[in-house]
Amino acid sequence: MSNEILITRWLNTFPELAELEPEAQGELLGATQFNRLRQGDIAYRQGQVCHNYVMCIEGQTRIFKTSESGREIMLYQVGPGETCVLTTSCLIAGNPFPAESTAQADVLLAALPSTVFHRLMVTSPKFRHYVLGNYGDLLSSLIMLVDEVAFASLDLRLARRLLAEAGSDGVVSKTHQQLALDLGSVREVISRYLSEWERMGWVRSARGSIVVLDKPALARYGAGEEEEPLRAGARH
Amino acid sequence: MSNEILITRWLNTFPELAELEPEAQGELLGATQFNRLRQGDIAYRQGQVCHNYVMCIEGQTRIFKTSESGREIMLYQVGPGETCVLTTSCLIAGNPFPAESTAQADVLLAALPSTVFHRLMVTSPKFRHYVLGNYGDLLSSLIMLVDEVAFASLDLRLARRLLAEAGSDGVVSKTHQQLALDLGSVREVISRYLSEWERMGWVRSARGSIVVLDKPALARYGAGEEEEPLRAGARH
DNA sequence: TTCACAACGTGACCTAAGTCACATACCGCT
DNA sequence: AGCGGTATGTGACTTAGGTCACGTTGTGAA
Repeated sequence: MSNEILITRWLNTFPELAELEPEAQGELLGATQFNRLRQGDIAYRQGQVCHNYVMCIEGQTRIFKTSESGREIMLYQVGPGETCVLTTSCLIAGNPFPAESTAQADVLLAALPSTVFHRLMVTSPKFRHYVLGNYGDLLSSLIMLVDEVAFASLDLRLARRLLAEAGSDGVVSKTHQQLALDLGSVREVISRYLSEWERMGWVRSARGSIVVLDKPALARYGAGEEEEPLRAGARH
Repeated sequence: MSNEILITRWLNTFPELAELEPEAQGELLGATQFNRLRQGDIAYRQGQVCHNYVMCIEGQTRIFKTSESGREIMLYQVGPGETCVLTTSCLIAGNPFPAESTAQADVLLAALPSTVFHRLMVTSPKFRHYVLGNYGDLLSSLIMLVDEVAFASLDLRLARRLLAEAGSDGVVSKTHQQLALDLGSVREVISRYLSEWERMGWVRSARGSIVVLDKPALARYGAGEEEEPLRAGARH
């Protein structure tokens, strides 16, 4: 793909960057490199040093932590028009990357080298404002995550996750195993809840994907245990 | 206390701010207000809007989330020489404060109004650098927290927390209830582990405080379950 | 001193969710 | 059609840790 087309797509995906001060914009355009990742590629390993400010134009990456026992928990995802904020934080503070990142689908990204990033942070108020704005959002979402993991039961979290991943057609293209890894749990437990909900008519699961049939019911359930599904050995 | 003395103490606690560009420093000094909180006072409520950049000169505040059932989990603490980074993030992004903050001890703080904060962020590279330097640490610590809550068992987390809170004399001035709230658990469970460890000679608990007697043992335990304590009904 | 109250100790019990060990079922190849 | 690999279904079991319901003890104010 020609460079002009890439630049156009990039700036369309990041309209804020098209609004920068002219000199800042020039510097940004001159220094940014485009890059591709294949599905499954590792974008960053735990402990790696970050050298670029990374903007995702297309595809999606998944940032997660792994436990010694091989379980994982997803911290957040980066989709088109989003930046990998954790990378930013590492750039600013000079820390190594404290998690791991992989491509969930083929990814097209724009990468701005560290030196230019730092110069723009100094010279361009708009660039700075954009970067810091993203930063706050990640903080909030991590705090929400802590809250969820500490206090919400797995079934509620699963219900919410299904709704978050479902397209307008209700399809969630993930295996039970992948959902388990996102939530920091194990496959069997996820399968249990899903088959329970399948019996209730809320979802239907196929091989490699789940279809959400009754979003409102699932949402009510995910919001606060309103309608008790009849468990295997439930009373009354 | 006279204003000069306050200013001196403040700048001693935040040496980086004493090194600002002269005009920036003047603006900072002119706009900063000092404030006190008593132990137990609420510094920020969930959802509140932040109007100040807050620097802690003395005392300590505790930032935490509360669940509907009244359990809590501590996100981080702010001590002398530290700033409340979450506040900063809210200032920059204009978000409401996504958690709650209380004073764990009487607090003396310096507060810089939002307008001046934003102006200094633009005009003073040194100030900006200082603010952003603090920024990265909070993200890393939140990610560590997610990791812990998702994967570490409560006994390990408690062991680590005791070591983190213990002074050089090994004293942790918290009640079982407070430790439970920090960790997102309940008092009975904390008491169980503590009395177990007291039987092992690792700690001694008094009313309102715990003394860590054997830091190395507790550290080994907290690091990874090396020496199994003999549980009530444990085999062999 | 006594009384209220906060902190702690403790046993009995319950439940979410992880572990183990399978049995299927489906999908793409040859 | 048959086969290996991946995805799913399911039961039996275990366990960390939360809940309940107490009893005990220290402590500071009246």
